[in-house]
Amino acid sequence: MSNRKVRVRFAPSPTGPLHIGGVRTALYNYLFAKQHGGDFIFRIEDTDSNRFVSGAEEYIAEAFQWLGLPFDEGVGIGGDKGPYRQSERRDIYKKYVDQLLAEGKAYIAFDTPEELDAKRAEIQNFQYDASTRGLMRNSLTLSKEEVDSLIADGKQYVVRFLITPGEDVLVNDLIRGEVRINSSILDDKVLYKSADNLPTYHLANIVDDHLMEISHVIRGEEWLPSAPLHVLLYRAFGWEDTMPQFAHLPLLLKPDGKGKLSKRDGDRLGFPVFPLQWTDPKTGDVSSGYRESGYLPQAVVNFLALLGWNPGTEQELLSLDELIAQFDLSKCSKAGARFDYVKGTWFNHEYILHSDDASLTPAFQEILRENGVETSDERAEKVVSLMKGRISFVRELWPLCKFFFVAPTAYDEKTAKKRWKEYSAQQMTELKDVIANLDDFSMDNQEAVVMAWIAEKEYKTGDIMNAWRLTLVGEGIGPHMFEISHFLGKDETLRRMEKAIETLG
RNA sequence: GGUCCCUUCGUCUAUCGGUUAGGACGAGAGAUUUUCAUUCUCUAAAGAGGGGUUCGACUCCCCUAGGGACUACCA
Repeated sequence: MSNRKVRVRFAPSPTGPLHIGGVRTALYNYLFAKQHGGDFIFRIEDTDSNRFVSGAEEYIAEAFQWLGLPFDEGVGIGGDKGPYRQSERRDIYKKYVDQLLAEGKAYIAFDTPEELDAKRAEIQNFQYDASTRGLMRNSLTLSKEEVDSLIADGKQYVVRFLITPGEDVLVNDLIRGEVRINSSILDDKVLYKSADNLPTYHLANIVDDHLMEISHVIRGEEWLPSAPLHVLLYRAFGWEDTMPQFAHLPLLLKPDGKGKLSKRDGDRLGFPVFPLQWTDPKTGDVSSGYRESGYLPQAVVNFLALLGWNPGTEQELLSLDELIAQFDLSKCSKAGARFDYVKGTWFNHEYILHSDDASLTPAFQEILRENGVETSDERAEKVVSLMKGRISFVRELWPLCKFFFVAPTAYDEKTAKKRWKEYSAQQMTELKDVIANLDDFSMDNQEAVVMAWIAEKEYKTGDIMNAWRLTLVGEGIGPHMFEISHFLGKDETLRRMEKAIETLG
Protein backbone atom coordinates (compact mmCIF):
# COMPACT_ATOMS: atom_id res chain seq x y z
CA MET A 1 0.00 0.00 0.00
CA SER A 2 2.88 2.35 0.60
CA ASN A 3 3.87 1.99 -3.03
CA ARG A 4 0.42 2.74 -4.32
CA LYS A 5 -0.08 5.74 -6.48
CA VAL A 6 -1.48 8.66 -4.52
CA ARG A 7 -5.07 9.24 -5.50
CA VAL A 8 -7.29 11.55 -3.49
CA ARG A 9 -10.77 12.79 -4.07
CA PHE A 10 -12.95 15.74 -3.31
CA ALA A 11 -16.48 14.46 -3.11
CA PRO A 12 -19.07 17.10 -2.29
CA SER A 13 -22.82 16.78 -2.33
CA PRO A 14 -24.53 19.08 -4.80
CA THR A 15 -26.74 20.58 -2.12
CA GLY A 16 -25.81 24.20 -2.60
CA PRO A 17 -22.77 26.44 -2.88
CA LEU A 18 -19.44 25.18 -1.67
CA HIS A 19 -18.64 26.26 1.88
CA ILE A 20 -15.20 27.77 2.39
CA GLY A 21 -14.35 24.93 4.79
CA GLY A 22 -14.99 22.52 1.96
CA VAL A 23 -12.69 24.57 -0.21
CA ARG A 24 -9.93 24.18 2.33
CA THR A 25 -10.48 20.43 2.55
CA ALA A 26 -10.25 20.23 -1.22
CA LEU A 27 -7.13 22.41 -1.22
CA TYR A 28 -5.36 20.10 1.23
CA ASN A 29 -6.29 17.15 -0.96
CA TYR A 30 -4.95 18.97 -3.99
CA LEU A 31 -1.70 19.96 -2.28
CA PHE A 32 -1.15 16.42 -1.04
CA ALA A 33 -1.87 14.89 -4.44
CA LYS A 34 0.37 17.25 -6.36
CA GLN A 35 3.21 16.86 -3.90
CA HIS A 36 3.17 13.13 -4.50
CA GLY A 37 2.59 13.32 -8.22
CA GLY A 38 -0.84 11.85 -7.64
CA ASP A 39 -4.36 12.36 -8.93
CA PHE A 40 -7.00 14.73 -7.66
CA ILE A 41 -10.44 13.34 -8.39
CA PHE A 42 -13.80 15.08 -8.49
CA ARG A 43 -16.73 12.91 -7.46
CA ILE A 44 -20.29 14.02 -6.91
CA GLU A 45 -22.08 12.42 -3.97
CA ASP A 46 -25.70 12.85 -4.95
CA THR A 47 -27.18 9.86 -3.20
CA ASP A 48 -29.78 11.95 -1.44
CA SER A 49 -32.22 12.81 -4.18
CA ASN A 50 -34.21 15.03 -1.81
CA ARG A 51 -31.38 17.43 -1.23
CA PHE A 52 -30.30 17.90 -4.80
CA VAL A 53 -29.97 21.53 -5.81
CA SER A 54 -29.72 22.36 -9.46
CA GLY A 55 -26.68 24.33 -10.47
CA ALA A 56 -24.65 23.26 -7.45
CA GLU A 57 -22.46 20.85 -9.36
CA GLU A 58 -21.65 23.45 -12.00
CA TYR A 59 -20.98 25.97 -9.27
CA ILE A 60 -18.44 23.70 -7.61
CA ALA A 61 -16.64 23.00 -10.87
CA GLU A 62 -16.49 26.71 -11.64
CA ALA A 63 -15.18 27.49 -8.17
CA PHE A 64 -12.19 25.21 -8.60
CA GLN A 65 -11.53 26.61 -12.01
CA TRP A 66 -11.41 30.08 -10.51
CA LEU A 67 -9.22 28.95 -7.63
CA GLY A 68 -6.76 27.38 -10.02
CA LEU A 69 -7.03 23.90 -8.53
CA PRO A 70 -7.80 21.67 -11.50
CA PHE A 71 -9.04 18.13 -11.10
CA ASP A 72 -7.26 15.34 -12.94
CA GLU A 73 -10.21 13.05 -13.18
CA GLY A 74 -13.90 12.95 -12.44
CA VAL A 75 -17.14 14.69 -13.23
CA GLY A 76 -16.72 16.92 -16.24
CA ILE A 77 -13.22 15.62 -16.91
CA GLY A 78 -13.60 11.91 -17.38
CA GLY A 79 -11.33 9.00 -16.50
CA ASP A 80 -11.43 5.24 -16.57
CA LYS A 81 -12.88 4.74 -13.09
CA GLY A 82 -16.21 6.39 -13.81
CA PRO A 83 -18.97 7.21 -13.72
CA TYR A 84 -18.05 9.78 -11.10
CA ARG A 85 -21.57 10.82 -10.22
CA GLN A 86 -22.93 8.45 -7.59
CA SER A 87 -26.45 8.62 -8.93
CA GLU A 88 -25.08 6.97 -12.07
CA ARG A 89 -23.58 4.07 -10.15
CA ARG A 90 -26.75 2.41 -8.89
CA ASP A 91 -25.98 -0.99 -10.37
CA ILE A 92 -22.55 -1.04 -8.80
CA TYR A 93 -23.84 -0.36 -5.31
CA LYS A 94 -26.66 -2.85 -5.71
CA LYS A 95 -24.18 -5.58 -6.44
CA TYR A 96 -22.16 -4.88 -3.31
CA VAL A 97 -25.20 -4.57 -1.11
CA ASP A 98 -26.40 -7.94 -2.34
CA GLN A 99 -23.02 -9.38 -1.56
CA LEU A 100 -23.18 -8.16 2.03
CA LEU A 101 -26.71 -9.51 2.33
CA ALA A 102 -25.73 -12.89 0.91
CA GLU A 103 -22.84 -13.15 3.34
CA GLY A 104 -25.03 -12.26 6.30
CA LYS A 105 -23.08 -9.07 6.98
CA ALA A 106 -26.12 -6.90 6.43
CA TYR A 107 -29.85 -7.35 6.77
CA ILE A 108 -33.10 -5.97 5.52
CA ALA A 109 -35.20 -3.76 7.78
CA PHE A 110 -38.81 -2.70 7.21
CA ASP A 111 -39.24 -0.24 10.05
CA THR A 112 -40.69 2.97 8.70
CA PRO A 113 -39.26 6.35 9.66
CA GLU A 114 -42.42 6.90 11.73
CA GLU A 115 -41.91 3.65 13.60
CA LEU A 116 -38.33 4.58 14.32
CA ASP A 117 -39.36 8.00 15.59
CA ALA A 118 -41.86 6.31 17.85
CA LYS A 119 -39.16 4.02 19.21
CA ARG A 120 -36.87 6.96 19.83
CA ALA A 121 -39.60 8.69 21.76
CA GLU A 122 -40.35 5.56 23.72
CA ILE A 123 -36.84 4.40 24.55
CA GLN A 124 -34.20 6.78 25.85
CA ASN A 125 -31.09 6.86 23.68
CA PHE A 126 -32.60 4.36 21.29
CA GLN A 127 -30.13 3.06 18.81
CA TYR A 128 -30.67 0.45 16.12
CA ASP A 129 -28.01 -2.04 17.18
CA ALA A 130 -27.38 -5.48 18.69
CA SER A 131 -29.41 -4.59 21.75
CA THR A 132 -32.53 -3.51 19.84
CA ARG A 133 -32.52 -5.13 16.43
CA GLY A 134 -34.31 -8.16 17.87
CA LEU A 135 -37.28 -5.93 18.67
CA MET A 136 -37.63 -4.55 15.19
CA ARG A 137 -39.15 -5.65 11.91
CA ASN A 138 -36.24 -6.97 9.93
CA SER A 139 -34.92 -10.04 8.18
CA LEU A 140 -33.37 -11.15 11.45
CA THR A 141 -36.71 -11.29 13.27
CA LEU A 142 -39.02 -12.13 10.36
CA SER A 143 -39.11 -15.41 8.50
CA LYS A 144 -37.73 -15.62 5.01
CA GLU A 145 -41.24 -16.06 3.65
CA GLU A 146 -42.46 -12.95 5.41
CA VAL A 147 -39.53 -10.94 4.14
CA ASP A 148 -40.05 -12.15 0.60
CA SER A 149 -43.73 -11.41 0.62
CA LEU A 150 -43.21 -7.98 2.12
CA ILE A 151 -40.79 -7.17 -0.68
CA ALA A 152 -43.12 -8.70 -3.26
CA ASP A 153 -45.87 -6.43 -1.93
CA GLY A 154 -43.67 -3.48 -2.74
CA LYS A 155 -42.98 -2.61 0.89
CA GLN A 156 -40.11 -0.24 1.17
CA TYR A 157 -37.10 -1.30 3.15
CA VAL A 158 -33.54 -0.40 3.95
CA VAL A 159 -30.42 -2.51 4.24
CA ARG A 160 -28.60 -2.18 7.52
CA PHE A 161 -25.04 -3.11 8.33
CA LEU A 162 -24.81 -5.82 10.97
CA ILE A 163 -22.42 -4.55 13.59
CA THR A 164 -20.89 -7.09 15.95
CA PRO A 165 -20.63 -5.49 19.37
CA GLY A 166 -17.74 -5.56 21.79
CA GLU A 167 -14.96 -5.16 19.32
CA ASP A 168 -12.30 -2.46 19.43
CA VAL A 169 -11.95 -0.78 16.07
CA LEU A 170 -8.73 1.03 15.38
CA VAL A 171 -8.57 3.96 13.00
CA ASN A 172 -5.12 5.14 12.09
CA ASP A 173 -5.34 8.83 11.40
CA LEU A 174 -2.46 10.69 9.76
CA ILE A 175 -3.19 13.78 11.82
CA ARG A 176 -4.47 12.36 15.07
CA GLY A 177 -2.68 9.06 15.40
CA GLU A 178 -4.56 6.01 16.60
CA VAL A 179 -8.21 6.49 17.42
CA ARG A 180 -9.87 3.54 19.10
CA ILE A 181 -13.62 3.05 19.29
CA ASN A 182 -15.61 0.11 20.54
CA SER A 183 -18.10 -1.28 18.04
CA SER A 184 -20.76 -1.50 20.76
CA ILE A 185 -21.43 2.23 20.47
CA LEU A 186 -21.97 2.01 16.72
CA ASP A 187 -25.45 1.53 15.33
CA ASP A 188 -26.50 -0.67 12.44
CA LYS A 189 -26.19 2.05 9.85
CA VAL A 190 -28.48 2.17 6.88
CA LEU A 191 -26.44 1.34 3.80
CA TYR A 192 -29.13 1.28 1.17
CA LYS A 193 -32.66 2.52 0.59
CA SER A 194 -35.16 0.70 -1.58
CA ALA A 195 -37.15 3.91 -1.94
CA ASP A 196 -34.73 5.32 -4.51
CA ASN A 197 -32.44 2.32 -5.01
CA LEU A 198 -29.55 4.41 -3.81
CA PRO A 199 -26.98 3.74 -1.12
CA THR A 200 -26.27 6.10 1.74
CA TYR A 201 -23.01 7.98 2.05
CA HIS A 202 -21.29 5.28 4.05
CA LEU A 203 -21.71 2.48 1.56
CA ALA A 204 -21.22 4.58 -1.55
CA ASN A 205 -18.14 6.13 -0.08
CA ILE A 206 -16.41 2.84 0.66
CA VAL A 207 -17.35 1.21 -2.61
CA ASP A 208 -16.28 4.21 -4.67
CA ASP A 209 -13.04 4.84 -2.83
CA HIS A 210 -12.14 1.21 -3.29
CA LEU A 211 -13.10 1.02 -6.94
CA MET A 212 -11.50 4.35 -7.72
CA GLU A 213 -8.34 3.22 -5.95
CA ILE A 214 -8.28 6.12 -3.57
CA SER A 215 -5.11 6.00 -1.48
CA HIS A 216 -5.83 8.74 1.04
CA VAL A 217 -9.07 10.08 2.42
CA ILE A 218 -8.53 13.64 3.60
CA ARG A 219 -11.78 15.01 4.96
CA GLY A 220 -13.29 17.13 7.71
CA GLU A 221 -13.28 16.17 11.35
CA GLU A 222 -17.03 15.68 11.30
CA TRP A 223 -16.32 12.29 9.74
CA LEU A 224 -14.09 11.03 12.51
CA PRO A 225 -16.91 9.43 14.52
CA SER A 226 -17.98 7.36 11.52
CA ALA A 227 -14.47 6.37 10.50
CA PRO A 228 -14.65 3.12 12.54
CA LEU A 229 -17.80 2.20 10.65
CA HIS A 230 -15.92 2.73 7.43
CA VAL A 231 -13.07 0.54 8.62
CA LEU A 232 -15.60 -2.17 9.44
CA LEU A 233 -17.09 -1.86 5.99
CA TYR A 234 -13.71 -2.26 4.31
CA ARG A 235 -13.23 -5.34 6.46
CA ALA A 236 -16.64 -6.73 5.55
CA PHE A 237 -15.79 -6.45 1.87
CA GLY A 238 -12.35 -7.94 2.40
CA TRP A 239 -10.65 -4.76 1.24
CA GLU A 240 -8.77 -3.92 4.39
CA ASP A 241 -5.36 -4.40 2.80
CA THR A 242 -6.00 -1.63 0.28
CA MET A 243 -8.00 0.59 2.60
CA PRO A 244 -7.08 4.25 2.14
CA GLN A 245 -5.22 6.12 4.82
CA PHE A 246 -7.35 8.58 6.75
CA ALA A 247 -6.66 12.17 7.72
CA HIS A 248 -9.34 14.14 9.53
CA LEU A 249 -8.90 17.89 9.29
CA PRO A 250 -9.84 20.31 12.06
CA LEU A 251 -12.92 22.43 11.44
CA LEU A 252 -13.22 26.13 10.66
CA LEU A 253 -14.87 27.91 13.56
CA LYS A 254 -16.83 31.14 13.86
CA PRO A 255 -14.69 34.31 14.08
CA ASP A 256 -16.41 35.00 17.38
CA GLY A 257 -18.71 33.13 19.68
CA LYS A 258 -19.22 29.41 19.66
CA GLY A 259 -19.50 26.77 17.00
CA LYS A 260 -18.43 26.15 13.47
CA LEU A 261 -18.35 28.72 10.73
CA SER A 262 -21.68 29.20 9.03
CA LYS A 263 -23.15 31.25 6.23
CA ARG A 264 -24.87 33.40 8.83
CA ASP A 265 -21.52 34.49 10.26
CA GLY A 266 -20.57 35.86 6.88
CA ASP A 267 -23.82 37.79 6.60
CA ARG A 268 -23.50 39.08 10.15
CA LEU A 269 -19.84 40.10 9.99
CA GLY A 270 -19.67 41.01 6.33
CA PHE A 271 -17.37 38.51 4.67
CA PRO A 272 -18.01 35.78 2.11
CA VAL A 273 -18.18 32.14 3.13
CA PHE A 274 -18.42 30.89 -0.43
CA PRO A 275 -15.80 31.03 -3.18
CA LEU A 276 -18.26 32.35 -5.78
CA GLN A 277 -21.42 34.32 -5.48
CA TRP A 278 -24.46 32.08 -5.25
CA THR A 279 -28.08 32.73 -5.96
CA ASP A 280 -30.39 30.24 -4.33
CA PRO A 281 -32.58 28.87 -7.11
CA LYS A 282 -35.60 28.54 -4.80
CA THR A 283 -35.53 31.64 -2.64
CA GLY A 284 -33.50 33.91 -4.89
CA ASP A 285 -31.28 34.78 -1.93
CA VAL A 286 -27.86 35.94 -2.98
CA SER A 287 -24.76 34.98 -1.00
CA SER A 288 -21.56 36.85 -1.66
CA GLY A 289 -18.48 35.13 -3.02
CA TYR A 290 -14.76 35.70 -2.69
CA ARG A 291 -14.44 36.19 -6.42
CA GLU A 292 -17.12 38.87 -6.61
CA SER A 293 -15.82 40.55 -3.47
CA GLY A 294 -12.53 41.23 -5.21
CA TYR A 295 -10.29 38.58 -3.73
CA LEU A 296 -7.51 37.18 -5.87
CA PRO A 297 -7.73 33.39 -6.04
CA GLN A 298 -4.09 32.96 -5.03
CA ALA A 299 -4.72 35.05 -1.93
CA VAL A 300 -7.68 32.87 -0.97
CA VAL A 301 -5.63 29.74 -1.49
CA ASN A 302 -2.73 31.06 0.57
CA PHE A 303 -5.01 32.25 3.35
CA LEU A 304 -6.91 28.98 3.52
CA ALA A 305 -3.77 26.87 3.38
CA LEU A 306 -2.49 28.52 6.54
CA LEU A 307 -5.69 28.00 8.48
CA GLY A 308 -4.83 24.77 10.21
CA TRP A 309 -1.43 24.19 8.72
CA ASN A 310 1.82 26.06 8.42
CA PRO A 311 5.22 25.17 7.03
CA GLY A 312 6.98 25.59 10.35
CA THR A 313 8.95 28.56 9.08
CA GLU A 314 8.12 32.22 9.40
CA GLN A 315 7.13 32.50 5.77
CA GLU A 316 3.44 33.30 5.35
CA LEU A 317 3.25 34.29 1.71
CA LEU A 318 3.51 31.11 -0.30
CA SER A 319 2.78 30.49 -3.95
CA LEU A 320 0.82 27.43 -4.95
CA ASP A 321 4.06 25.71 -5.96
CA GLU A 322 5.60 26.48 -2.61
CA LEU A 323 2.53 25.19 -0.84
CA ILE A 324 2.70 21.97 -2.83
CA ALA A 325 6.36 21.54 -2.03
CA GLN A 326 6.01 22.25 1.68
CA PHE A 327 2.62 20.86 2.60
CA ASP A 328 2.72 18.22 5.29
CA LEU A 329 -0.31 16.49 6.75
CA SER A 330 1.57 15.67 9.93
CA LYS A 331 2.01 19.39 10.51
CA CYS A 332 -1.72 20.08 10.43
CA SER A 333 -3.05 21.30 13.71
CA LYS A 334 -5.59 19.21 15.52
CA ALA A 335 -7.69 21.97 17.00
CA GLY A 336 -10.34 23.87 15.08
CA ALA A 337 -9.30 27.23 13.67
CA ARG A 338 -11.31 30.38 14.10
CA PHE A 339 -11.93 31.95 10.75
CA ASP A 340 -9.94 35.18 10.84
CA TYR A 341 -11.37 37.06 7.89
CA VAL A 342 -9.40 40.20 8.79
CA LYS A 343 -6.22 38.31 8.05
CA GLY A 344 -7.81 37.22 4.81
CA THR A 345 -7.99 40.83 3.67
CA TRP A 346 -4.35 41.27 4.62
CA PHE A 347 -3.46 38.36 2.34
CA ASN A 348 -5.38 40.02 -0.46
CA HIS A 349 -3.56 43.29 0.19
CA GLU A 350 -0.23 41.47 -0.10
CA TYR A 351 -1.23 39.70 -3.29
CA ILE A 352 -2.46 42.91 -4.86
CA LEU A 353 0.78 44.62 -3.88
CA HIS A 354 2.77 41.87 -5.55
CA SER A 355 0.57 41.53 -8.62
CA ASP A 356 1.81 43.19 -11.75
CA ASP A 357 -0.10 46.32 -12.69
CA ALA A 358 -1.37 44.97 -15.98
CA SER A 359 -3.13 42.03 -14.32
CA LEU A 360 -5.05 44.38 -12.04
CA THR A 361 -5.96 46.82 -14.78
CA PRO A 362 -8.98 45.03 -16.29
CA ALA A 363 -10.75 44.97 -12.93
CA PHE A 364 -9.93 48.63 -12.44
CA GLN A 365 -11.15 49.51 -15.92
CA GLU A 366 -14.44 47.89 -15.08
CA ILE A 367 -14.80 50.10 -12.04
CA LEU A 368 -13.85 53.15 -14.07
CA ARG A 369 -16.51 52.33 -16.62
CA GLU A 370 -19.09 51.90 -13.87
CA ASN A 371 -18.24 55.44 -12.84
CA GLY A 372 -18.54 56.75 -16.34
CA VAL A 373 -14.84 57.06 -17.03
CA GLU A 374 -13.45 56.06 -20.40
CA THR A 375 -9.68 55.92 -20.47
CA SER A 376 -6.88 53.97 -22.04
CA ASP A 377 -5.49 50.82 -20.44
CA GLU A 378 -2.18 52.59 -20.28
CA ARG A 379 -3.52 55.42 -18.14
CA ALA A 380 -5.55 53.06 -15.95
CA GLU A 381 -2.49 50.93 -15.42
CA LYS A 382 -0.45 53.98 -14.45
CA VAL A 383 -2.92 54.81 -11.70
CA VAL A 384 -2.89 51.18 -10.54
CA SER A 385 0.88 51.30 -10.22
CA LEU A 386 0.69 54.54 -8.25
CA MET A 387 -2.05 53.42 -5.87
CA LYS A 388 -2.09 49.65 -5.46
CA GLY A 389 0.11 49.72 -2.39
CA ARG A 390 -2.64 51.33 -0.37
CA ILE A 391 -5.50 48.98 -0.99
CA SER A 392 -6.69 45.51 -0.11
CA PHE A 393 -9.25 45.34 -2.89
CA VAL A 394 -9.25 46.85 -6.37
CA ARG A 395 -12.64 48.42 -5.73
CA GLU A 396 -11.05 50.56 -2.99
CA LEU A 397 -9.12 52.32 -5.72
CA TRP A 398 -11.92 54.54 -7.01
CA PRO A 399 -12.50 56.77 -3.97
CA LEU A 400 -8.74 57.10 -3.56
CA CYS A 401 -7.98 58.09 -7.09
CA LYS A 402 -11.01 59.41 -8.90
CA PHE A 403 -9.37 62.83 -9.07
CA PHE A 404 -7.05 61.43 -11.72
CA PHE A 405 -10.05 61.20 -14.01
CA VAL A 406 -12.59 63.67 -12.66
CA ALA A 407 -11.82 67.28 -11.78
CA PRO A 408 -12.89 68.29 -8.27
CA THR A 409 -16.26 70.01 -8.17
CA ALA A 410 -15.91 70.99 -4.53
CA TYR A 411 -13.05 71.48 -2.11
CA ASP A 412 -12.99 69.56 1.13
CA GLU A 413 -13.76 72.05 3.86
CA LYS A 414 -11.42 70.73 6.49
CA THR A 415 -8.51 70.49 4.10
CA ALA A 416 -9.21 73.94 2.71
CA LYS A 417 -9.33 75.46 6.16
CA LYS A 418 -6.02 73.91 7.06
CA ARG A 419 -4.13 74.18 3.79
CA TRP A 420 -5.51 77.25 1.98
CA LYS A 421 -3.80 80.17 3.65
CA GLU A 422 -4.53 83.82 3.02
CA TYR A 423 -1.53 83.94 0.69
CA SER A 424 -2.30 80.70 -1.12
CA ALA A 425 -4.20 82.32 -3.97
CA GLN A 426 -1.23 84.54 -4.67
CA GLN A 427 1.26 81.67 -4.50
CA MET A 428 -0.89 79.44 -6.70
CA THR A 429 -1.24 82.18 -9.27
CA GLU A 430 2.53 82.46 -9.39
CA LEU A 431 2.91 78.66 -9.59
CA LYS A 432 0.42 78.61 -12.41
CA ASP A 433 2.65 80.95 -14.38
CA VAL A 434 5.69 78.86 -13.65
CA ILE A 435 3.90 75.77 -14.92
CA ALA A 436 2.44 77.60 -17.91
CA ASN A 437 5.94 78.50 -19.00
CA LEU A 438 7.17 74.91 -18.92
CA ASP A 439 8.02 73.56 -22.35
CA ASP A 440 9.16 70.25 -21.00
CA PHE A 441 6.34 68.81 -18.86
CA SER A 442 8.21 65.66 -17.91
CA MET A 443 8.12 64.81 -14.26
CA ASP A 444 11.81 65.38 -13.75
CA ASN A 445 11.76 68.79 -15.34
CA GLN A 446 8.60 69.87 -13.56
CA GLU A 447 10.07 68.90 -10.24
CA ALA A 448 13.37 70.62 -10.95
CA VAL A 449 11.76 73.86 -12.03
CA VAL A 450 9.09 74.05 -9.38
CA MET A 451 11.42 73.14 -6.53
CA ALA A 452 13.92 75.72 -7.75
CA TRP A 453 11.18 78.33 -7.88
CA ILE A 454 10.12 77.49 -4.30
CA ALA A 455 13.70 77.81 -3.14
CA GLU A 456 14.22 81.08 -4.97
CA LYS A 457 11.07 82.61 -3.52
CA GLU A 458 11.89 81.14 -0.10
CA TYR A 459 8.41 79.69 0.17
CA LYS A 460 7.65 76.76 2.41
CA THR A 461 7.45 73.56 0.41
CA GLY A 462 4.54 72.35 2.52
CA ASP A 463 2.55 75.53 1.87
CA ILE A 464 2.94 75.18 -1.86
CA MET A 465 2.41 71.47 -2.15
CA ASN A 466 -0.60 71.31 0.14
CA ALA A 467 -2.36 74.17 -1.53
CA TRP A 468 -1.47 72.85 -4.94
CA ARG A 469 -2.84 69.44 -3.98
CA LEU A 470 -6.08 71.06 -2.93
CA THR A 471 -6.41 72.70 -6.35
CA LEU A 472 -5.83 69.51 -8.29
CA VAL A 473 -7.37 66.89 -6.00
CA GLY A 474 -9.95 68.78 -4.01
CA GLU A 475 -8.84 67.15 -0.78
CA GLY A 476 -5.75 66.02 1.04
CA ILE A 477 -5.15 62.65 -0.49
CA GLY A 478 -3.14 61.04 -3.25
CA PRO A 479 0.41 60.32 -4.31
CA HIS A 480 3.28 62.71 -4.89
CA MET A 481 2.16 66.00 -6.46
CA PHE A 482 4.34 65.75 -9.54
CA GLU A 483 2.88 62.33 -10.26
CA ILE A 484 -0.55 63.91 -10.26
CA SER A 485 0.26 66.94 -12.36
CA HIS A 486 2.20 64.84 -14.82
CA PHE A 487 -0.71 62.41 -15.18
CA LEU A 488 -3.18 65.26 -15.62
CA GLY A 489 -1.05 67.03 -18.17
CA LYS A 490 -0.28 70.70 -18.47
CA ASP A 491 -3.65 71.95 -19.71
CA GLU A 492 -5.77 70.11 -17.18
CA THR A 493 -3.40 71.08 -14.37
CA LEU A 494 -3.71 74.76 -15.25
CA ARG A 495 -7.46 74.51 -15.69
CA ARG A 496 -7.93 72.98 -12.25
CA MET A 497 -5.64 75.51 -10.61
CA GLU A 498 -7.48 78.39 -12.18
CA LYS A 499 -10.83 77.13 -11.03
CA ALA A 500 -9.57 76.54 -7.50
CA ILE A 501 -8.05 80.00 -7.22
CA GLU A 502 -11.32 81.44 -8.39
CA THR A 503 -13.42 79.36 -6.03
CA LEU A 504 -11.27 79.51 -2.91
CA GLY A 505 -10.17 83.07 -3.41
C1' G B 1 -27.28 12.17 27.84
C1' G B 2 -23.53 8.90 25.21
C1' U B 3 -19.00 8.44 22.11
C1' C B 4 -14.82 10.55 20.03
C1' C B 5 -11.53 14.76 19.09
C1' C B 6 -9.19 19.12 20.90
C1' U B 7 -6.81 23.16 24.50
C1' U B 8 0.31 28.43 23.63
C1' C B 9 -0.76 36.14 23.04
C1' G B 10 -7.72 38.82 21.15
C1' U B 11 -6.86 35.64 16.27
C1' C B 12 -3.70 32.13 13.05
C1' U B 13 0.44 29.67 14.78
C1' A B 14 6.25 28.09 16.02
C1' U B 15 8.42 25.09 19.90
C1' C B 16 8.50 18.08 18.82
C1' G B 17 12.07 17.71 27.74
C1' G B 18 16.57 22.48 28.75
C1' U B 19 14.33 29.16 24.53
C1' U B 20 14.68 36.06 27.42
C1' A B 21 8.22 31.00 24.74
C1' G B 22 9.41 33.14 18.21
C1' G B 23 6.55 35.09 13.88
C1' A B 24 2.13 37.05 11.48
C1' C B 25 -2.85 39.55 11.65
C1' G B 26 -5.21 42.99 14.65
C1' A B 27 -4.33 46.95 18.58
C1' G B 28 -1.36 51.03 20.68
C1' A B 29 2.92 54.48 20.39
C1' G B 30 6.68 56.85 17.66
C1' A B 31 9.69 58.14 13.22
C1' U B 32 9.91 59.51 8.08
C1' U B 33 6.90 62.19 4.44
C1' U B 34 4.36 67.47 0.60
C1' U B 35 -1.43 65.52 1.96
C1' C B 36 -3.63 60.71 2.63
C1' A B 37 -1.72 56.18 2.63
C1' U B 38 2.51 53.27 2.40
C1' U B 39 7.04 52.13 4.84
C1' C B 40 10.07 51.67 9.19
C1' U B 41 10.84 51.21 14.59
C1' C B 42 8.98 50.09 19.18
C1' U B 43 5.19 48.40 22.93
C1' A B 44 1.38 45.52 25.20
C1' A B 45 -0.24 40.51 24.66
C1' A B 46 -0.02 33.38 25.78
C1' G B 47 1.35 27.79 27.76
C1' A B 48 -6.99 26.51 31.11
C1' G B 49 -6.53 24.53 36.40
C1' G B 50 -4.67 20.62 39.52
C1' G B 51 -1.79 16.39 40.24
C1' G B 52 2.16 13.26 38.73
C1' U B 53 6.90 11.38 35.76
C1' U B 54 11.80 13.79 35.42
C1' C B 55 17.83 16.76 37.51
C1' G B 56 14.47 19.72 34.42
C1' A B 57 8.01 20.17 31.44
C1' C B 58 4.35 24.39 27.16
C1' U B 59 6.22 19.71 25.52
C1' C B 60 5.01 12.91 28.44
C1' C B 61 0.86 10.60 31.78
C1' C B 62 -3.73 11.21 34.80
C1' C B 63 -7.89 14.10 36.63
C1' U B 64 -10.93 18.45 36.28
C1' A B 65 -12.72 22.41 33.45
C1' G B 66 -13.71 24.45 28.79
C1' G B 67 -14.41 24.07 23.47
C1' G B 68 -15.74 21.15 19.11
C1' A B 69 -17.82 17.17 16.28
C1' C B 70 -20.94 13.07 15.91
C1' U B 71 -25.19 10.59 17.73
C1' A B 72 -30.88 10.53 10.33
C1' C B 73 -33.73 6.01 5.29
C1' C B 74 -28.06 13.99 5.24
C1' A B 75 -23.56 14.20 3.55
